Amino acid sequence: MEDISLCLHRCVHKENAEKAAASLPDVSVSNNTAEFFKVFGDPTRIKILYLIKEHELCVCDISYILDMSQSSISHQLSMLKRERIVRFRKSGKSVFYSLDDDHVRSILETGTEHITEYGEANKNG
Amino acid sequence: MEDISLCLHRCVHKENAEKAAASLPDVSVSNNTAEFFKVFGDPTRIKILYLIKEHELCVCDISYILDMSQSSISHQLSMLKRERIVRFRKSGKSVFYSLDDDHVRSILETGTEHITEYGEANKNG
DNA sequence: AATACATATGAACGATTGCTCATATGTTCA
DNA sequence: TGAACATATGAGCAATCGTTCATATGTATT
Repeated sequence: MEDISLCLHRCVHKENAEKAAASLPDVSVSNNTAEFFKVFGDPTRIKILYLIKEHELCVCDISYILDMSQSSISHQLSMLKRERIVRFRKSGKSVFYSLDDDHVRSILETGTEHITEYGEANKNG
Repeated sequence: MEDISLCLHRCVHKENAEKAAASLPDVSVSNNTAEFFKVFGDPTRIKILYLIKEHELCVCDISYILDMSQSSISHQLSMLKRERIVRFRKSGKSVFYSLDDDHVRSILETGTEHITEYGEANKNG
């Protein structure tokens, strides 16, 4: 009734809420973390990551294996590069891409574990 | 010149490409993994995850702390639920949300590590 | 230098996303 | 049962995304 924080005086569980609010990182951290994970959120990019998980591949290799245009793959790789998810090595006309570090490998594997563990049968049911 | 697999006969590095292609999981795994990670790719959802990382919170708590509409938070939570990233417990009128399992906690923490390790100063430069 | 090749990048367009608004569902209390 | 509350959900709209197309950059090879 009195102001916009109506909810504050009602259902909010003060102690938990205050503890949680205090532990919430700076907005820029949340934004950067979300931007980082966003890159994992596309099938094409995930396939690229699976492909280069063990051995480096050049743009053309990836483009061929996934049967997608060179331009599309290159755009996606630049996104992966921007978030430091992949590293690259130039050699002649080719550019070879590989996973950047163990954070990335760990995230990819844990994510895969998570989805294979539950299975997907009962997701839309 | 001869067919669409032009590139095959040129730059593709056969051995690496074949190994990588063979290790590529089924398309449905890639799709599900991407869908799973997509959920981490939004600032609002990341904030929600940080908030409930240690202690459960109800929808109203989250809505209040993040200063966002109840509807918006509820929509986001349903997405987090659909991918089994959060679990919930009903108690009276309230619904309390918490992280689903250690996969989720691990991914969240590893991601945060990754972005804080590199810093973000030189990302757009 | 000229050509061919491998990769990168800007613009544009259809598809998807995240929010708001309106409303439905489900719970508590009188 | 009816009113108040907490949450869920469908529709719609602006913003963002992923691709294609055209073209630029950079590296051998002749």
